[in-house]
Amino acid sequence: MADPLKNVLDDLPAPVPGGIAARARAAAAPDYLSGLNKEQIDAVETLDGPVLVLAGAGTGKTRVLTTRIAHILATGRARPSEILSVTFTNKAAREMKDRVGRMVGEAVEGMPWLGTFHSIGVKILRRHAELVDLKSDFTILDTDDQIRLMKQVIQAADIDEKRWPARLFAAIVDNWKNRGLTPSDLPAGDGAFGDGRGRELYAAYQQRLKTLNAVDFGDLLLENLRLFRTHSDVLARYQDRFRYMLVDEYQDTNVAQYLWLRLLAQRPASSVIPGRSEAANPEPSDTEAGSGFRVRSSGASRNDHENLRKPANIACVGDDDQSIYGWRGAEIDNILRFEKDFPGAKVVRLERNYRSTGHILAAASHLISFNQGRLGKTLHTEGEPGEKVAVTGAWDSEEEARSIAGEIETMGRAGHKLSEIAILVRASFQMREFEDRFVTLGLPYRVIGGPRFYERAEIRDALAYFRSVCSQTDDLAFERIVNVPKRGIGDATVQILHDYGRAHRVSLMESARALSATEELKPKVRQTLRDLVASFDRWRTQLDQISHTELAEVILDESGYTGMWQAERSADASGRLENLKELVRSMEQFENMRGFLEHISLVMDVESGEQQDAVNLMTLHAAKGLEFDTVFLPGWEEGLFPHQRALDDQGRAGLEEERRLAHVGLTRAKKRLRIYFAINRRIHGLWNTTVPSRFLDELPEAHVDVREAASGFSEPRSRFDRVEPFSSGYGTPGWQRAQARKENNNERGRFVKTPVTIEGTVVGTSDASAAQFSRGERVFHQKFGYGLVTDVDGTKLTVDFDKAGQKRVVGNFVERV
DNA sequence: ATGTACAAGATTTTT
DNA sequence: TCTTGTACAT
Repeated sequence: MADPLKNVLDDLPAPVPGGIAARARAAAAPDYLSGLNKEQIDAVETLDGPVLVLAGAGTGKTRVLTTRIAHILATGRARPSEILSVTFTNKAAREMKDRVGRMVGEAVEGMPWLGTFHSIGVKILRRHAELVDLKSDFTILDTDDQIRLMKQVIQAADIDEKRWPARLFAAIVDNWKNRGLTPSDLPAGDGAFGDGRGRELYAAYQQRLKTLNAVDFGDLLLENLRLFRTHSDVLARYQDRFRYMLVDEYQDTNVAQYLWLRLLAQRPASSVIPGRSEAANPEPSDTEAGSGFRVRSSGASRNDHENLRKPANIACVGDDDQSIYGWRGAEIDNILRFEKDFPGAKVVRLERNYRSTGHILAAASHLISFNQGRLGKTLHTEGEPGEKVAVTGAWDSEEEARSIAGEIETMGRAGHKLSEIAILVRASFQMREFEDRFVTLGLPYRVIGGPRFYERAEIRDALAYFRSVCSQTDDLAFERIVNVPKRGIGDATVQILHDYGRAHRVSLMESARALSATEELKPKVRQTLRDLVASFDRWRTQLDQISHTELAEVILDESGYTGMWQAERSADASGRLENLKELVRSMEQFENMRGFLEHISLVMDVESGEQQDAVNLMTLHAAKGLEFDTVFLPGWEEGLFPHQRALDDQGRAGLEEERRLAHVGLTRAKKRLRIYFAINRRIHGLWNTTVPSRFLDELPEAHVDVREAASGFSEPRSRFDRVEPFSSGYGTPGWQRAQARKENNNERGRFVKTPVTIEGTVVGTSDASAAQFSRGERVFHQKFGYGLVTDVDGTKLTVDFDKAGQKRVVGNFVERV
């Protein structure tokens, strides 16, 4: 049997004359350690054995990690190809590569194992695909494909798709995979999904993937785990190869990633250093990880008598206070447990913050101290105290947006760079009001983390064409474009193709070819299919004849796809055509279409050209890892932040994650931090009175300035357009304060029964008779003022307001006058 | 096969 | 309120 590692080794760059170390040393800035503080140098220089770098926000985490790589190379401890360096996003990987490159020059080009968990997973899996029943040219399904495949499985299992939609099951399976669970790890018959058929469906889905020679994102790691567990020789080779392992954002690793790292961090017998008795063996006999899942130690465990293993040189960098991805499987326990997992691990804390001013840092530290499950760090700064954190209450979300946009406008006029200003929201629906406001004011802004280039429909369609050309067996791609543009091939025809394909065990493309030669289909459909298949055959032969960019244009043209968008007169059609051009342009840097497809199935973002000066608008999640001079944090209200759903579903753990999110938000600011909350917010179209977030009460009074929203200059919509000033201390818990305020207002007949959910209980006024109204009654609404009820529909009323005109409101929000 | 009418659901998101 | 997806008519 061929050596499975053979081709891996072939791909490695040839040894550099004069030695990598020498060259790296020469290329490295002689003072690459200068400018680092003592803690940072310590983290860089601890090269032997496991290290956990516990680094707070703004302490130079990434710098430490990259310098460490440079240091390893410069001291000649490992060749570039012997370093495994994992990050979570392609962006982070790219940045790391750039930074290392700057420090050690070209040597970084020889670092094939610097990348995301997924990109490295693919790389390994392709080499050994046949060992886990895959072909090395397996396709990687994205979420969309995954859901469509799941749909087929659910239909085949005859399960009510209404009760168990495919997208839900796809999400559940994804979650299982994040936790390293395979179908056989699940209890049979138990569990709610599909009336207790979760395991069966999961297995069927995996079976479909195998038939299609495809893997989903979760499989990239899961199949790696399987490979390593079942082929100890392969595992041993990689264990041996990776002399140094570095992991960024360790607090975000999920169970599968953790297990994968653990397997690699075990030392094979070959690396045993005789006589090193102090060496701790990081390999556990058996580790509990997540829901009853056990790591079976593979190959190496057979050498259990051999206790003298050199501990792995694994270095993880992370901040337990920045773990905000629990909801997608990140196990904060991984970082909390590090020292147990890797006995003898050295823990280095980076606590000097280089980013924020004193007040901001104090506010962030105080807030996060309310969390219980944390390793604890005390960040300090030697910089200026700066401005206090400003907390501002606005009457409603509109005023909040108006006020923030106004402040930004003023700052812009005062010469502040807009790109150094960011608005970080909890949920994306909050963005809309800001966008509206910016458009009105003509302030340039950019939304970060919107729908990504490769997720846009037109791009996915084009890619599906390319995929179908490159691989005749890519059924999901074929199905996507078989009727795009519309050719008169509907669901019914596709179903026939599917049936034929399943019966004869051929792909959809083959089914189409076969069926278009028979009498089975209507003449019209038959001809269409025949033409389509002929087109694909033609394009396929052109793969080797013309350049792939040229071919891409040919395909999009001849298929009628470009024509489809040209014919469409909608507003965004031209943008879509522009995107298609951009897609073709981005293909240039690849050698061929196959290489391009391989790349884009993993890399989901594309550089968005021009960097103009614009305000940044994004979610708190998207803001992680970024920093700005000025940060605005709107929407600090109970129910929105912390989000009600997080509290309901996760309880205290959910609250703590929300608090970490708040901490991430606060620590994005370098110089100015402004927090806002609105007293009234429209949720799902209805106005709700809200309560200031409990997180506001967790900010230290000494570092906070409470303000009133500058009311702005807009036309007053009602005489209640102004905020009640409230500057009473933050000593009383927020909800009590709000409650007191509400009651005060009630005395003056201005606020009405407003149920507000706090920690699961409904806090509202006790007047139970409030609900019933009838036509013709005069009512008062806190936002719209006085009006006349013109219609009653259950709890919803139609009211003709004196000033605001006709609105539909919920009865709870108006009061009889 | 495709257009329209209505109901449901509406954190966070990478690969 | 507004978007998205499905049921039904054309």
